[in-house]
Amino acid sequence: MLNNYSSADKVLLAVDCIIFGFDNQGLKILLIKRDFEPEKGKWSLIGGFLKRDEVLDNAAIRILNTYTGLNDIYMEQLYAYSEIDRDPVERTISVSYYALINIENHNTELIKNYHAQWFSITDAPNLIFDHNEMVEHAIRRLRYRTSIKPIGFELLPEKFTMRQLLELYEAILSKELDKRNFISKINSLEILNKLDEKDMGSSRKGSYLYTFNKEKYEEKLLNDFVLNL
Amino acid sequence: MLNNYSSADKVLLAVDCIIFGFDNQGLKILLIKRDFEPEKGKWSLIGGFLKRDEVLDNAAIRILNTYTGLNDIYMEQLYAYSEIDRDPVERTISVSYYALINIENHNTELIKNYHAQWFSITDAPNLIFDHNEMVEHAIRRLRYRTSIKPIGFELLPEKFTMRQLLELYEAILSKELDKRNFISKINSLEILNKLDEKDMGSSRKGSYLYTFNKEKYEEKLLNDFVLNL
DNA sequence: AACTTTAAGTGTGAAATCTACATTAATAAA
DNA sequence: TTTATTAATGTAGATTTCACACTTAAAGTT
Repeated sequence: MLNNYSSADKVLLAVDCIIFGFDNQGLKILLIKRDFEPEKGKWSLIGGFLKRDEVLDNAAIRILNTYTGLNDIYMEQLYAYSEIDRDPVERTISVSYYALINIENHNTELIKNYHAQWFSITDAPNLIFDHNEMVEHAIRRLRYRTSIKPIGFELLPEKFTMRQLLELYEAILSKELDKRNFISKINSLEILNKLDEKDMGSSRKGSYLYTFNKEKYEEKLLNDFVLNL
Repeated sequence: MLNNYSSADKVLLAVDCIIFGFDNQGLKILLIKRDFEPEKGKWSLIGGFLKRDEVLDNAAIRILNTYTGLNDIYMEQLYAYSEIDRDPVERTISVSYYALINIENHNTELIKNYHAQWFSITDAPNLIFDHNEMVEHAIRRLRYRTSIKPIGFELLPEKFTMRQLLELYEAILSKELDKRNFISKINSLEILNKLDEKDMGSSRKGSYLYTFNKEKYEEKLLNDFVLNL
């Protein structure tokens, strides 16, 4: 009954984080090799337990910070997983979050200490519990998000080229995009600043660098835009 | 730490259901007048606690069934709410689900016994805790869902007219739709069966009745369709 | 200095989709 | 038979999407 605040059925609440990063090899996720039982030695998402005096969002932020040293990161709650035996030790419900980080920024010392490692989403190892399902779910959500928010920018460095942006979207959507159409669609959003600076790393000619214009982006969001790539 | 399966931080896990129904007055939600503390006498979503040996989806199904007598209903998990004091009695995390039901089908005896009542979404009373937020969230999700799945059919009787379908979508999206464009878009999906039967209730001429063609719909879903209304 | 190489940057026309819009048709009631 | 009511139906113009290829800039090579 509803009015029965019985403690008989209290459960442990975990938070698991799907941490996406992007570099010139493609879209990646950060995984950890567990050094404790159960499933010691197997790969897993990074996660932890919700504390009594903590909100889920903050648990996710804390966990991300513990393993990467990062703060102020885009995170979004995904789904609550509750299969009875999903964790063999004890009944645990897990709420998943996904994060998008600039892969260059994280604290490499930290992730080494925790035996964490980046894997391409196309050849990540098998994960413990229901973590594979969580990752698939997160990729679907990420794909959808790209069409209503330009969240891709979270995954790129401060200054980036059109090519990098294109390749990021190709990695997220796992399909090829037409370069010219992509650029004109992005430009029509008017949320980028074109810098005078060029990145000379990738070609003789050099390609212009862009930054993301947060103010214009916020304006756009009010008229809920859609980006069809 | 991750490897610490401590029971110190176990919490109560609630499930709250946003139950949508539709009739010729528009889109409605089912609310209950609480007859227990806290917040006795105030309006609330229907809900309950997750049991130790129960999956969240089943808890939602059980709760829906308790209050409406219905089974086999479309339900979808929405979000986990975890503000520290969202429930003043005890730390409780709530996972919300929304359900779409045919308003004619539910057990009216049951909802009377529970002091439950249908309210138009446009003039529902203020709700306890964070339930208002849950409802808003559910409406946003429902709007989005209509664009990628024709879930509106769950809210209509077995046989329905084009006008009913149109008005349902107008209620969900809370905007007027052009009748001719709507009908041709729906027809282009090819997921309806036009019956020979007419509904003579609403006009002299009578309007054809339709049923939803599940098989064709399943086919369509494979090529992930989008419906822009 | 000329030539080669590499990726960057740029525009158009055809096809598909979306939008706005008004008249005729069927039937019951008077 | 006339009237009243809602159902049913099509089109043309505007907009958006899509497919597609050549020129440009600059560094490297001879």
